[in-house]
Amino acid sequence: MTKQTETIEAQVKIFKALADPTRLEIIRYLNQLDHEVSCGEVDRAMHIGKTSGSYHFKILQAAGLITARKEAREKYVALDQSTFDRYLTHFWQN
Amino acid sequence: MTKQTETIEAQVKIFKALADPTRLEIIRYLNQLDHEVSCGEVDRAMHIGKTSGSYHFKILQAAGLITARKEAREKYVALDQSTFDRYLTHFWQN
DNA sequence: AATATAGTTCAAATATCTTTGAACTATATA
DNA sequence: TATATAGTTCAAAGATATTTGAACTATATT
Repeated sequence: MTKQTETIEAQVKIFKALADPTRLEIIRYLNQLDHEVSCGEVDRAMHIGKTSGSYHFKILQAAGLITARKEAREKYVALDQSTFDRYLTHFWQN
Repeated sequence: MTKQTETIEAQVKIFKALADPTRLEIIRYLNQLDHEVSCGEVDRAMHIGKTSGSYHFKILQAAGLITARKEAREKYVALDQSTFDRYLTHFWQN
């Protein structure tokens, strides 16, 4: 696979992950908090069920937009700013 | 509708428009040319049919990512850099 | 040990997106 | 005028994405 094709596939994954109102709201929420929070806390703040939350977190994580850390029962998520920088701020450099 | 909701809807539209490999390739193509071209020329360069091209141009235009100008039989498209600046480069300011 | 909590997985239902050919409008050319 | 070209619209088919409840795993608490 060529380098340009790899880049396009990665970009598509990022943009698909951002192309949903629930996920954009999660991202805004994580950004304004600026520290990691549990999935449950996000679910409650977004007024979504845990099943739906789990689905969205998986997509955000696969795109590299959030980091996740599991501690005992809970999973803590936070923004991965470097991905935003690379794919949004520096869009034309890819 | 609140301002934040408006912003999110606009962002969703932009990101959906970018969340497709054909449309990303169109955008790269328009960017490297850096001048307007006819839809037909883009269709041929992307190896897509005119029906499919028309569909993608409509989505890109509705998102504000391209400008379009009709001259006689032909429609000329070009990137609208200001939208990329506003929604990608300055993502966190929205 | 029994129960509660945090999160995941699965499958079914629904909604949304993309491709395609055929028919169409409008303009250009022989 | 007849024909060709550029692009749009429509509808049908197929592909993807999202929501939901039920069942599940793993950890915490009584």
